Amino acid sequence: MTDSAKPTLMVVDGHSLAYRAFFALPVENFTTKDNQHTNAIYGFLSMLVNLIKNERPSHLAIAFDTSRHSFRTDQYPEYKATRSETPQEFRGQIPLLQDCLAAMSIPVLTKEGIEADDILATLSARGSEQGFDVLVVSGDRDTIQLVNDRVTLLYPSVQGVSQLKRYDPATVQERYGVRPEQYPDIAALVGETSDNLPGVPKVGEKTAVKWLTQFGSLDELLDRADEIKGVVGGNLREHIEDVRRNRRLNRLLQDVELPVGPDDLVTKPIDAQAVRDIFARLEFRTLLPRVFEAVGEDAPEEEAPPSIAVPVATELDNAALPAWLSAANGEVALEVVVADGRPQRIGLAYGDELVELSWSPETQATLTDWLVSDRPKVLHDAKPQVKALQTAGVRLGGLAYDTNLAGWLLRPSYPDKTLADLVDRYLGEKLPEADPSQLVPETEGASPAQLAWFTARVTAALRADLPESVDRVLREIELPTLGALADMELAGVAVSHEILSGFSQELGERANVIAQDAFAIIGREVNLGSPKQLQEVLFEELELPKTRKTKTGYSTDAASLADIQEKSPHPFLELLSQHREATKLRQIIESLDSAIGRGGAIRDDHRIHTTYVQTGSQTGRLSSTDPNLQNIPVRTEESRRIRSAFQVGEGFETLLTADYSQIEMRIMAHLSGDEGLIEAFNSGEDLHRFVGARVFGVEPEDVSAAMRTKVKAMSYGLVYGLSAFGLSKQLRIEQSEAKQLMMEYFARFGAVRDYLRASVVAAKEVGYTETIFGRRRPFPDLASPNRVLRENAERAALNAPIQGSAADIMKIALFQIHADLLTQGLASRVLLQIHDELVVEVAPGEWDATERIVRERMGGAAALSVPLDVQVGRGADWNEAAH
DNA sequence: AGACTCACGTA
DNA sequence: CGTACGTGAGTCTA
Repeated sequence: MTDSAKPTLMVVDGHSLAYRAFFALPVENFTTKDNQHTNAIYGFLSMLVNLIKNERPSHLAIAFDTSRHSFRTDQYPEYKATRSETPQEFRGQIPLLQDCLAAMSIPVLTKEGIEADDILATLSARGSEQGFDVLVVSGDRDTIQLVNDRVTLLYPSVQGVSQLKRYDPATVQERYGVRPEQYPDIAALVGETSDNLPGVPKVGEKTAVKWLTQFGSLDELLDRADEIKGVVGGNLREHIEDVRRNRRLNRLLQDVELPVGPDDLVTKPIDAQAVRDIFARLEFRTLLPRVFEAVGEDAPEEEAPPSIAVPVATELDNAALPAWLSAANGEVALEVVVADGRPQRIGLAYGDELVELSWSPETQATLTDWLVSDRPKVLHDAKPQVKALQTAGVRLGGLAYDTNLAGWLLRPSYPDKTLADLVDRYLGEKLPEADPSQLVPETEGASPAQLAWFTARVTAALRADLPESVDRVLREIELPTLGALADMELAGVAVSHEILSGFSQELGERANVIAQDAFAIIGREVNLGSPKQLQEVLFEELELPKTRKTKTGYSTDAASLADIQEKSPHPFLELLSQHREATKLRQIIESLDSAIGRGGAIRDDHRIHTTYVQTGSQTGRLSSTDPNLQNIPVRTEESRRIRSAFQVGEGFETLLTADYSQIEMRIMAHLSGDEGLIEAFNSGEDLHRFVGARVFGVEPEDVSAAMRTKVKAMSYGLVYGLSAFGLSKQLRIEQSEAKQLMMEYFARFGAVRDYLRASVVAAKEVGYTETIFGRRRPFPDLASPNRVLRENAERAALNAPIQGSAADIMKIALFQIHADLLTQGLASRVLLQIHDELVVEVAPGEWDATERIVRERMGGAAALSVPLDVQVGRGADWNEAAH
């Protein structure tokens, strides 16, 4: 070595660190369009980049295991035998990771029959002989033995892969109480479960350290093992051969023959083009500039620099606004700053021209024509902005793109929803954000016009990525639906506080009485709402039969309680169930009551304004929050009292409910082309009666209630990927009977089974499912070797096109009804969507027109090979209207 | 205070 | 060992 500065050699165990990254990073954030998982690659490279940046090694190499097999397994076949198989999703990432490293000109070292740690040990020994400072980076504890004055270990902490803890001799001494070279002695005594190396029973770190200190060395300890008293002494003598074996196996080889020495590992310039190519393939955007920064090179010219200069917005004078708008001849990105449900400021971006203005009666007057026109506008998360404009009396027209919706359609499972997330993912840039932790933020957030500018650029990136069919779903289903949802949220639904609060009180009193009775039976007071306390009562004190296991003990859910009651009846169980029912209802009522009149710009309107989350599901359904109006109880007589509190509002005549009957089964009939099922729907006969007649070989009028229940459960179960086991559980029948039922069912409706099978096979091939209208949902787990994961994905993949197509159909009907009501000048309005049901508030004298629109649009939303049947009801409240 | 678990309401 | 959701209470953890 001739360099005057002391060279640093860094050697990394690629396998163990990538494996930790694999489990640390959620796979759904790291899956490419073609379903390649990249979480291990990303996590490893991210950590490596930080290491290079912080440690500035002059020499660097990454070692990998070649296979499970090594000289250690030759000596001791059980070595690491208890480790579960490394998942295919992980193994598949290793070659790609090695490609990345090759592009970065970082040597990758492997040797058949040798583990990565032995390569590390050899290089660190040679390196320190040759005068290097050595950094060993590994997630394997055995590498502690390599630490000395010249060798430092960087070991991942429990907090995460990015946090590496430094071990020098002093740190090791402090943490383990021994010198680094003695660590394998401790490990040999204690054993290593993850390597399947049992140690001496009852001996942990404490005892091992005590012995080693006392005897000076492991050899000495083993020679004089008979001096140790008590049970542990006996254990030691009994397991002395295990200890010797452990020590043999955990010694790392420092003399592996390698084609390279430390000197050959000098860091070289990276191959910029190759890095760019492979990162593009893996869809890494933010990593690229970090790599170049870490190695001290400039990012390649062709690639966008890490942060493009964001244009600065000019404050536009109201007088200058018309000229600017007419000059902006194309898509304009728009950001409406909303405060208290009303527009406050507007930011506009047309190319790199950014302007802003405050919302005022004057600017509104100038802007309105443009806003309502169909001049194309691009927004991120348009719904709240559309609502604010609507509240100000402006109905936004020309909504051409919503990056929130597009991002969701492209990857429905992607958890990130904000513009900042999309900017990061699709532009590889960082959206300027104010630091919320500071009262006076040092960093300024993006201005409204800058947000619009980023939205426009994300739009371009998403357009390039969105498949044609998905883009059509965006334009022809989601964007039109958005406008309808905005109006529904603004309208809200009238709910009677009087009915709710009276009912709540009644239920509260009832729950108290039940609780007292229940306490009398068990002789003490417990919290009936605490599963933990209930477990004590049921399974320990009352010694009732155990139920299915949960993470924390045994289940006390309703089905389990029913099971117990059947096997071993106890009066406490009945009371508990009743208590649950009463308190659950009460809780729902209370949360509804507290939501009355608080939503929207107009307070105290005695209405509940839910928020529909358009990106709230992976299948295409909506979700409803704050409060959720899509799970209002309906099944029991009593619970329907809640629905009677949802009433027609002032100035309106009645409520109309319209629901699709058996829409998912109809979609199944259409997709499968099953002639029997199609006939069932065309016959006009009750579906389950028809199916029951076929399955049980009787006349439709002879189908008993029990038969109908069975085929009904079977039919619905099909849509969810139900098994014979699940069916038997649900119907409380023998599994053999369930199996028989399924056989009979498929003997009559075989095309259904063929379709379901084929659709999963097809999804496996392409990696995603598709609805009738082209909405996609990726399923990377269909390729998983993990059975649980794979089978879960199979059921979800089986369900997704059916549930998703139903959602598409309902959305189409919804926005058409919404549009028809408006264009026909009707005051009636849609209030709620509950997946297959709509609730409409009908204005005086508009019943006939409204019913006609609803029936036509719902019935005609899709042309299937079976009719779409729509049931319409009318009433002053939701419960009454349901009949 | 925030995260997690359990339980349970809907389609 | 049946899909898709959201909410609230209890409990554990930082």
